[in-house]
Amino acid sequence: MLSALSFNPIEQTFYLSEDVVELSQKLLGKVLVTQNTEGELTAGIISETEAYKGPEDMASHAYNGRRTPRNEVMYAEGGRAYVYLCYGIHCLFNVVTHIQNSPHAVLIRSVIPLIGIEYMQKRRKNKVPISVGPGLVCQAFGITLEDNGASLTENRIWIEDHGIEIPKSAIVCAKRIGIEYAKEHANLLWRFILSKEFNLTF
DNA sequence: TTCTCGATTGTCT
DNA sequence: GACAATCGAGAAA
Repeated sequence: MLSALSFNPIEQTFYLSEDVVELSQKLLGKVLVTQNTEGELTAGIISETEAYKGPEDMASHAYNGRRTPRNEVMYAEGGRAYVYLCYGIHCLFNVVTHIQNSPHAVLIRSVIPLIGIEYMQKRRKNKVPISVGPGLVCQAFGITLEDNGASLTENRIWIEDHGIEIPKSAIVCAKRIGIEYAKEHANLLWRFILSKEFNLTF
């Protein structure tokens, strides 16, 4: 399906949507691609996302308008990478969305590897799974804190649309992970997962 | 300046 | 199922 991958990122306007919950679902089936300085190309289908809706979402780093050096990039115009360190160990990769000063973001939790699997395995030291879990996605794709703020329309980290249609019936909604502190917002079904059945069609 | 704890993962039992 | 690893952001003082 992706035998000939060219640099063809989704245009930035895609990320300017005001509805981060809807955009989180639209990102399912899209293809995440990274390329490091050695020219190692890795790509895979986004299969799990979480929506974080800016100031009104207690689970978001930007809740109640909080603005710090760490989350500054969330306030940028949509179409950038927000990468931060969690638990002192793992990098987590988010897609910044909506317009400037509206700090919405989509956490990429899981990716189905397609291209450059040997590089992913090398970076993961041959451990499995390769890219199920937000910290592992960053390991497999070589995303680090240095990539925080990177534009998703440049040739380091980008997302492509390969016309994979995801029917609503193939999207499983669930509670977001690890945000019990967010009280009532922890119960929002803002995690979106490609159903197992659909995965098998790749 | 100090303290707490996290949008997680891997290992051990 | 339990828990250690690990470090910086954010809050409190």
